[in-house]
Amino acid sequence: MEKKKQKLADKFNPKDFEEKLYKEWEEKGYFKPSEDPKKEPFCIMMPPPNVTGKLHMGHALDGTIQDILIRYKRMRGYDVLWLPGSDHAAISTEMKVVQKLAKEGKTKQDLGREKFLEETWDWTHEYGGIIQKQQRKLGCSCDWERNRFTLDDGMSDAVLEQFVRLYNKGLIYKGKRMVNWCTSCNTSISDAEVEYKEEPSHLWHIRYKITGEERYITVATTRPETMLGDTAVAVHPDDERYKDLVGKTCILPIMNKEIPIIADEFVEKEFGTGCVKITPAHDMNDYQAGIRHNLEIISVFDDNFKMGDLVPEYKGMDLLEAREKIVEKLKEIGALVKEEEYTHNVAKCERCKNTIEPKISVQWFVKMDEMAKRAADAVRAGKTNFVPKRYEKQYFHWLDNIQDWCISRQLWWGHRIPAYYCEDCNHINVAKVNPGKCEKCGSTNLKQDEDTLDTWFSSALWPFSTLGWPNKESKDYKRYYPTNVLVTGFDIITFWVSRMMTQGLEFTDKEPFKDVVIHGLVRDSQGRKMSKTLGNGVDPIEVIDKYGADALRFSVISGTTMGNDIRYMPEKLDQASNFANKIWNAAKFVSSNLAEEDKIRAFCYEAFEKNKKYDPKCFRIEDKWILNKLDKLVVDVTKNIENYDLGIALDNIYSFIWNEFCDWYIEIAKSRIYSENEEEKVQVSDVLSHVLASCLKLLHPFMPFVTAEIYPKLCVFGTEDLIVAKWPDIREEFIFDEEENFIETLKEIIVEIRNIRAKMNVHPSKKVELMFISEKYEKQIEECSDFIQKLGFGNKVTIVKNKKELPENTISIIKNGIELYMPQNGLIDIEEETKRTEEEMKKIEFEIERAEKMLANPGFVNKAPEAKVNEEKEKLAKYKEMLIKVKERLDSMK
RNA sequence: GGUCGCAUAGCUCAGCUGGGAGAGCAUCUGCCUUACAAGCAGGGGGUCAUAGGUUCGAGCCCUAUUGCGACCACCA
Repeated sequence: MEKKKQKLADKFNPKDFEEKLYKEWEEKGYFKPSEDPKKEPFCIMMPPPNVTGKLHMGHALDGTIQDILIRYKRMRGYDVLWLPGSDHAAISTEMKVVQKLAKEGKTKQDLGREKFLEETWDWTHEYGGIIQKQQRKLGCSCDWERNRFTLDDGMSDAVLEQFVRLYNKGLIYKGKRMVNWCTSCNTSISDAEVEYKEEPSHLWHIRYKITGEERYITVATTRPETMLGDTAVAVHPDDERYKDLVGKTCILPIMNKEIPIIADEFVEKEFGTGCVKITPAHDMNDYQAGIRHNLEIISVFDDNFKMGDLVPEYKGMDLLEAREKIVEKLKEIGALVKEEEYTHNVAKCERCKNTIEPKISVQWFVKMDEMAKRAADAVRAGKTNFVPKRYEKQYFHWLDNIQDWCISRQLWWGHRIPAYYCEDCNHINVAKVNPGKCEKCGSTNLKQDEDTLDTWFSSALWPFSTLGWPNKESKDYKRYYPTNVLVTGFDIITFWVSRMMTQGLEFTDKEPFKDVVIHGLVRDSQGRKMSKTLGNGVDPIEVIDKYGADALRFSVISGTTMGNDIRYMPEKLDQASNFANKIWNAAKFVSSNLAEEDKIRAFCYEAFEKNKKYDPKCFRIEDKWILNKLDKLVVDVTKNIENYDLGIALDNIYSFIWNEFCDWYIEIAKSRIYSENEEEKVQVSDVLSHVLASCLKLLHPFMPFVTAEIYPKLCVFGTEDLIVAKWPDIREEFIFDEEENFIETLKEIIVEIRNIRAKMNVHPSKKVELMFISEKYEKQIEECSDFIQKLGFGNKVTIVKNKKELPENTISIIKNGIELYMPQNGLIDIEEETKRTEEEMKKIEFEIERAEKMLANPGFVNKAPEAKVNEEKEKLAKYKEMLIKVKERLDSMK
């Protein structure tokens, strides 16, 4: 009862309570799973952001969605675990540290591996963890005590286990391949890490002289600088133009070297001249053609992607410079036939945006075909579902066309590859720890592979390595794996979702999650992608500081659909804080008017449990109306959250609170609240607090702070904190009675009264008598007369038995079963009233016509569902009845 | 080149398995009515991109077209 004395602050200000509440929740241990065996577990793994990352709007959206699901499930009585963490982000972190060293005039080689790693750890300690503080501000209710880092001991152990097992199974191999090489990060990267960008360039046509003849063959290329490494010219085998040349040789200009002319299917006859120069060292297709035709592979560049020493003149030049010089030279010697404008796609590094070059090198690969098939099949079989479903296609497309995965990186920051080379017999020993001696020859002269593993190789294990895997007896692993939901953006389906699926199935034989919920991108208010270069990014923390976390959360959920991009609209923040303010004020009203004893009426709801109907002994008509509406709301919100239709769920709550509860019920309740009758006060304050408290429960997952701040001030059944309060009961069936229709009709009438008064500009202080005729609802009108009088600007509510008793010159409002008459005096004149009534009649006639037309259509009557037909019949009857009354009325006026 | 998405009020977007077009903002009118002017009450505003089709009935399903966007592929 002590809680009742707490009062809400006069003004709503999120700063007053957001931080305080978060601290309180954390201290009380609400973020930790209950581990209660009687409860069903529910688990989400938070996609780990980069350790040194900062919160952006995408994270805010991602975190909000997850927190909504988590808080909802917690209130529904699940044993929930939301496990947070961060990713070591090999390339980008290493890049940053290298840049920092560069400023000090040092390179990572200067430091050496060990020292460099120390530096990087320092860096992550210094800049890491910021994002987690920010996630707290957002209100994320994850279990920080289980926080994991992809490079921590447990996760490293899992990665080693993974590598060794895959290797022993023959699924990891080392091979010489052409890989994507980032010339700036100086490492290989996987196919998924390459992005293509259109860039304007030229298509140069260069002629090569046919050996021993005065003829030429002209090739088209975008990369003349690589011609020094050409080892053939290729044409399509069916190309009539060049058939006679196949098998001959031509002279490579500048190099003055004889190279063969070959025929290969991969050449497109229509493109360029139909002839391609083949440079196996610098192009994926050429490389494959080179292998097919057994061509020499000649690299034009040195290890640093400067020109090599094929032609001393160009040695050391970078690519673009060499390109210019070589084009000049070709012009000079008359080999350049044409230079045309051309835009083409250039491969860029997904991380650093610099140019990717194909490079032949020895790397580690994971054989993907079988694992990929299994992962795709799991989704095809519905074991894991994408929400929205259309994203499955992206997933399938990737997995069905998958290439082997290049997992080795020429970086230091990451999990070092557990392969130990025998210096004596060259045998590769793969083991979690250095075996000490070669398993083949026994030599102790072992050297570990210098490379590290792709970051995604470790994050692929995230759903289970975080729970203690490979120890399958780990308590968390046994209880929370497989997880329930994965929430992430569509941009990461190939990188991460597909890899978690493959690795999850491979190592645990289970799909790592049941549902994959995909959200879109948060764009700026003009619909552009938020980017650093544009400087149009919105800092969620600034938004939180200004509007509060609840408002931010509202703004990314309200009016959005899962999977679609979201435009950041500052107006929505205003809407959100207005909404929070509205609830705040409603709560202020309710809590300040609560009756002294609030528990006495609990039996009323208990009775409901038994009879599935609100007992008229406990509740009045309007109470039953709002309670039934609330029950309907609970069902809708629950269903929509379960379906991940969060935007709709939030909209349901918003409009109930604002348009039903505040606009109508509170106004209706006022006459009882202010009455002297203690019993009535108790009755109404009980319903007010019950409805509001239930709304707060429903809204809490979306706007946790303002709801939790208000909740304890309402003093409803029990005093538990809202974050762990029980979700409202979900009613299975609804029995609608006449009384709810009555309130709805009453609402229509009151709106009509306001409408008339607004049109005629009648001041609210002018009150008139409200005279009702209603056989159907006489009793109810009497019962509700207090609030009817108040909302209808009446000075008196009377029931009239017979029309003859009505005074002359009245205004009438005739709705479903209720007729209202008001003295016309001062409100409206006779002409206006006639016009209005005629309009009303037209509307009704239109409705009747419509219903009659439908019911006269045999197709509709025979084929439409019975309920639909009955609905129309009822409408028709209703309007016909209304028409009679309105007609009578009109006649009497003439 | 392939796949997918979007097109609904002035703006930003909802619209659940097909059954009388919605919200917020903006706009207009009137109100400081004892929870709330961050508010209350009322109003105006839409051939649901275009053209066909399926259906008793289409914003929703099918086909084609146009415009925008994304992803994948990479033909030098």
